[in-house]
Amino acid sequence: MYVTRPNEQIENFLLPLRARPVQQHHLHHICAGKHLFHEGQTARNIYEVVKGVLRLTRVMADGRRQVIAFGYPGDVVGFHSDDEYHTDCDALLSTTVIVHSRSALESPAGNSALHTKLLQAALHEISAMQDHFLMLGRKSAAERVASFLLTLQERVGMPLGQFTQFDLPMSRSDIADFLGMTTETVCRTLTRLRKLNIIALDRVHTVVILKPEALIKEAEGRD
Amino acid sequence: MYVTRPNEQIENFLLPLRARPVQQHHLHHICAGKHLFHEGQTARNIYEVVKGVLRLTRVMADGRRQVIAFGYPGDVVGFHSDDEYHTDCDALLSTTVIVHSRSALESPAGNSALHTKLLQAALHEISAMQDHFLMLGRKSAAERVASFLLTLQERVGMPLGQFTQFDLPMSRSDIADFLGMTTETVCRTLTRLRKLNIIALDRVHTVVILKPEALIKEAEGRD
DNA sequence: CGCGTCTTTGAGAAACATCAACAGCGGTGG
DNA sequence: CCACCGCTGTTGATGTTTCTCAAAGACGCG
Repeated sequence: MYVTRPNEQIENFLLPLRARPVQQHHLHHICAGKHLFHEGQTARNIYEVVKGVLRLTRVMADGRRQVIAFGYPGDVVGFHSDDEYHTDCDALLSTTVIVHSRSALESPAGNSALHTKLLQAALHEISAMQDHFLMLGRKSAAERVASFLLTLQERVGMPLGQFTQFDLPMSRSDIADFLGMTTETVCRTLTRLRKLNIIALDRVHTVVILKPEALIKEAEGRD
Repeated sequence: MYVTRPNEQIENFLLPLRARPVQQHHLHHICAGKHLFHEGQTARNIYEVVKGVLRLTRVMADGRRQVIAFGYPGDVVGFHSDDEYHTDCDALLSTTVIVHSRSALESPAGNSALHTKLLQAALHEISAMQDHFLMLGRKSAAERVASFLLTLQERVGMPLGQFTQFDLPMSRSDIADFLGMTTETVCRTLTRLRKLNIIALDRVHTVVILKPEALIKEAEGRD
């Protein structure tokens, strides 16, 4: 958190085990449930998730909510075209981010490699959002939930015996608002997948994928 | 194309009729119905629409289609994070685009102003897509159609007496695939707006907005 | 003028939302 | 340690929106 190091030479001498002096990053920590930024707030930075999970949301005047994305480690959040953030961003878990000044994206001066990396992140974001358009516009409830689980499996799945397991740090209504449906439909769909022995649920927030191929079939709407 | 001008004074003298020496562009023309690029095709360029309208689409294995966006003059299309385009792109009307090498976005070397402009276009694209998420995930059919008409009015509306008029260069099924609904529902919704005297339709593809405030109410779901 | 394509309208079906009640779980205080 | 409380999640019954299927009408093009 914004520690300035008066003399890197000395620090490197004092910490010889750190083979290569890593670039100085502004790290920031967000406790679970706390906000990183709000919609409409003046945007000064973009953030790279290192640990934890962020939730990006947008709400309509009447309270309807859309979860734009979940920010997992490696994701960059906070892109903005004018001077304001366009979403709320809060932490589902205790989360650490690298703080990049918006100028790091806007201009390569200072750090060309970082500029390129952030630009690539933005372009990747565009293509991920295009995928999500198909999800929201054209897929059935069952396909959406199955696709969602497959994405998480790919992203954060851990081996558990012959199966894959991962946590759902978000609530059912977060999932619903991400997939454009209701919590009840998310539940029913998960229950159905559980009864088909395609997945198992452990204490509500842990998923075990039992039959990946069957889940892929569900995601593609094949029967 | 990165033309260096050895002496602007002289060029202005030699070409007195061209008030301000415009930057040299690669222009490309696409006839209505023709493709600019296909999904999966190797991506070498990004394109800035000058005239006409492009359609960006993505299709699922079983044929379900999502229109990702319509590219109007000023829009930039063809952003890609790896080496392939992620959508199909074809022209609804005879269309002219400026061809920018992907390196113009990826590196500021050669033309820093262009680099910045393309980057801003990418960032603007992200925020526009976030809006569309709310549309696809949370809005009713009536709200989607009304929002769509309002966006076009803003973008390409022409005064017609005290009203505003514009063309719909796309088919009803293009609109449906953009808004995540069926052509029939698009039709019924337009008919309803027409019967409420909120809009008028002239020969199917021309819209006149009669009551903008009422259309805004429709778009926000107020009654 | 005829033909094909796109649009519109209607009737019925399906998917999903809504409303309501209950269950599970964790936390707190007695 | 247990009982209670509140929140989240689950399940069921019903309602509504939208989709699907079908047919007729409009428009453009040759």
